[in-house]
Amino acid sequence: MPELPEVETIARDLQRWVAGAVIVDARVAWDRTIRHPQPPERFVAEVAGATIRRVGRRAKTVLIHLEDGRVLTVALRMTGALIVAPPGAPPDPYARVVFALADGRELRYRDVRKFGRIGLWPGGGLRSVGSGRGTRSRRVAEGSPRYRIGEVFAGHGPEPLSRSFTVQRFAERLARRSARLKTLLLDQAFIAGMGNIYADEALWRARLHPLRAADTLSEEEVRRLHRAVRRVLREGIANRGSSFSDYVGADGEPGLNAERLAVYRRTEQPCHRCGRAIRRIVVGQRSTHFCPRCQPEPVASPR
DNA sequence: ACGCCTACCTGCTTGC
DNA sequence: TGCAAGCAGGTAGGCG
Repeated sequence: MPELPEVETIARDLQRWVAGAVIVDARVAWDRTIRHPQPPERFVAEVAGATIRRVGRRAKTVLIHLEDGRVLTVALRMTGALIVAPPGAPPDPYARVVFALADGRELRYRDVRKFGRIGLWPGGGLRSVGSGRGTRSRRVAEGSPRYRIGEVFAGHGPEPLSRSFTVQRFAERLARRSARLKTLLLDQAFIAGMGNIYADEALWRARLHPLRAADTLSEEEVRRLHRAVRRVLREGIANRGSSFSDYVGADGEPGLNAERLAVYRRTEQPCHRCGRAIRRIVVGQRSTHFCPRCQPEPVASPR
């Protein structure tokens, strides 16, 4: 899906354009998009009349905080997008959920592949990341009869752009794991928000092979990876995200970061650092791109 | 813990 | 041209 930079871009756009807006009605075109509450008619009844207070992000999920404390969560998965459409805009055949706003605009949840999910939660115990700084959600006891918002993110790893994500903390987490770096960077319980694009980019920047075992990194290598992760994510945000086919910001426009990528989807093209042809392998069923010269093969073969 | 598989969906690209 | 296979930014659940 949209990874951290794309979700952050959408969240910032929405904060500017729909904070303060009133949702007067909603229409659900694909029932399974609504995760909670089911059935979708109940979701529509509960969201109608709500005012949007603020829009933020946690991991790869957009958080739409409502005035009464409840939170709409939008997990975009592979092809989800949130787009603000002006009054009278032509209908979108891929809009799975449409929120009608009081001023005539629509907030549309578009999702070609239908993997994304929208939830509505009682709230409490979760602070979203806001504009890039950020804090982790705190774990909240499960309240009956419904889950509380904090539960949704209880299993997530640290936000890589937060203050609390220090080299020391990263080093400790890496040292405890023997998995391959590529797999770990994609593991949301290990670190939140990385996806296939930025994982490959960060490993290239850090000059680390995707198959390196996490617990074999030197201090210097951990430092490089820490910096690389933060840098590729920050650059992604600055360029409004990487677009290939489906991703767009809330303005409906693609991001500019795809042009800047060093390895992702650049198989057989020259490495920007050394000129060697970029290679593509499959790791954990995911396409993985790297430079065979800049990112040397691990000495001991991983299991 | 770790790696691998399948499932969820649709559309686009590639190869015969 | 037509058709089938392969590929895609993500994640959950199951198995060994």
